[in-house]
Amino acid sequence: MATIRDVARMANVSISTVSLAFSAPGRVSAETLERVQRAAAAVGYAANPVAQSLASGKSRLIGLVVADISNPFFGKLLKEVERCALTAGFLVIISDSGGDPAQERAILDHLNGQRVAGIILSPCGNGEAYVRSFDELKMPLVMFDQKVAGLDADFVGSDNRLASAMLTEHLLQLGHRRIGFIAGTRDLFTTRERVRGFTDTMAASGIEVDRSLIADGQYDGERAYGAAMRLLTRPDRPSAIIASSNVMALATLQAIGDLGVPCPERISLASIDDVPWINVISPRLTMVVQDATELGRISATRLLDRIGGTIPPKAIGEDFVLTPRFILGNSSAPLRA
Amino acid sequence: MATIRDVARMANVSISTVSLAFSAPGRVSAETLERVQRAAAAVGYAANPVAQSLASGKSRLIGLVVADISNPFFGKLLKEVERCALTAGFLVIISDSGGDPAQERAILDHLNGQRVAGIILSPCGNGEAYVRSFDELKMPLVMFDQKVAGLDADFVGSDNRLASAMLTEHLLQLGHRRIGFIAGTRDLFTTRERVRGFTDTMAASGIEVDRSLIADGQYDGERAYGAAMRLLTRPDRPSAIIASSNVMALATLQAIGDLGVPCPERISLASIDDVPWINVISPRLTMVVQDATELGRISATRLLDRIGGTIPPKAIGEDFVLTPRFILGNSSAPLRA
DNA sequence: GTGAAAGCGCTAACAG
DNA sequence: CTGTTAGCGCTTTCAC
Repeated sequence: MATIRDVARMANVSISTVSLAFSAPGRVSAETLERVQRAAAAVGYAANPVAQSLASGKSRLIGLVVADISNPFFGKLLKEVERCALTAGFLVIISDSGGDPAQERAILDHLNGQRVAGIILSPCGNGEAYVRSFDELKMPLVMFDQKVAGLDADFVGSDNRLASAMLTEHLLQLGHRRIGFIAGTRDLFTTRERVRGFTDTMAASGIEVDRSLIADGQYDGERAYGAAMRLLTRPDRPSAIIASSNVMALATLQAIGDLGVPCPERISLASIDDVPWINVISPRLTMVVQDATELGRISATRLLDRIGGTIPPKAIGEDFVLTPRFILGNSSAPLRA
Repeated sequence: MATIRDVARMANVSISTVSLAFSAPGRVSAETLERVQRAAAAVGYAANPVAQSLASGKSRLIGLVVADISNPFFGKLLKEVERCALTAGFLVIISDSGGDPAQERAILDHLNGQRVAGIILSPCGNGEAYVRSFDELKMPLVMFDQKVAGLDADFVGSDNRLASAMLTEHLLQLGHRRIGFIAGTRDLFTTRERVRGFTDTMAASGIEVDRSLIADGQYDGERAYGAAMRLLTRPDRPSAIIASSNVMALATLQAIGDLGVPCPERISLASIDDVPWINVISPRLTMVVQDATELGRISATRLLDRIGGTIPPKAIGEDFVLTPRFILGNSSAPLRA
């Protein structure tokens, strides 16, 4: 592997000139630049990023930490982040925290050790100690999906409260009054917001929410299946259910199918977030979707701007909140007597 | 950030002793080891991987390159690879080649520059020049899914020919004779094998394959949709279709739905690979599935073994071929007159 | 068993 | 505009 020294020797300049020629072509005379480039090409020189990283304290690596890589929502986002990063000459280290703050911490430490230039994170923790643990991170941080109170960082996500509200409003207009809600992991930002959007909208319509109809699905397929089962087998079964994530919606749909409850005739279902194969799922889900690709694009460009210094490093974190889109399917129908 | 020097000073030893204490605890006296560890804890020392990497020429990073991260098949595999890697103290850099050899090359160069310890790759190229381009990679390489002729490296994948054969046999037994086949990207290993499994099985039953029934879906949803449409709207429409990937199967199912052809009554469909939530898709697909998690586990452990030296570095590449599993759904039914 | 010394390949003042 | 000089933090012989 050719080093900067080989190039310097070949071009009859010092190694610092070679370094400059690559990092700031403008600060080198045209002729020298030419010679250096020719020499570099001749010996097949490519800078060693590891050495650059050690000397400069910066790397061209960014970290992406999500709670579940195999969820297609994250998959789409990841793909876009990776695309943006690569375009800017960055590589992406991706990790799965499994929704466990301890695991997340371990990953963050690793990333920190690698001196990544920045991190995009879907945080899975909460509380004061959690927030404080971010103090030692010196690189730019962009949170997405989940927002952590008290943590000063950019946030990219969707209007979760609105998402729930749209679905609730839709079901109310269809005449439903007893609406079940399958909620995500307790204490998570998106969970709180989505539940809130639901209860607020109900309250605004003067309907008192039966708290026992808010079930705990923990953003997990199996849990959600159980929760849906319990909801569906109650004597006072709700006439409609809102599942507050794609995975939980599919689990609910499966429970509905397993019980043989006709949907939408006997039970209406509405979902937050979609899945790629929504078109071949029957009934077609009524849902509110986030644009995962766009979220990825915004997260990546924001982080890259922070890294590149386009944004003053100490600029306070900003929120980028996208409006989700309502899509009418045929899993929801007017309430029948 | 505490450095090795701080620890050395605090423990009253030289930095090389500190280095040794961590990399080869056995070569340091018990008492010294104790002191070093205590000092390290006191100053909060954590080795700088970048510096280690520069000095040793090795890193604790591995690369994973796939053709489409957002495909759930890769998602599951990725998740498992990441899990295995993290357990072994490695971080994984993941990239999406988009199935483009040029893009793949660029990524590989980047990875090479980062001195990753090893690479897991789903190769998307072919031919002599392609094979030669791997000569400059000095780190261990494990290929998965796609196999490249002439490239000496470990290979992890499924028996693709068998997968097709099982599906074909199944349809033949149901009485189907005119079977359409939606193939993947031309020249790819999996494509050739899957087509071959189909044609061989047909031939073995003495049925001549109508080559025009083998459509080109390029492992892509839109292409496959078009291909399926053409197949389905022919006057001499096949009575069954094998879609040779999950994405293409769903596209085909959608085409079937859009045309209103009753499945499985008028058209049988069988698929290679599954998708998550297959349970809520109707009709439930008859398919042959690969165990993506297991493929991930094997790929990761094999690579890690190569990196760790458990396997002689120059050991010739081995093949790890898993037998796929047949799952009967209700998208396939006996041929009707 | 432990330490001194020479790098790994590059960046970044600072002179000239 | 270009070269000199220090490192960045660690690994790795090679003596002692």
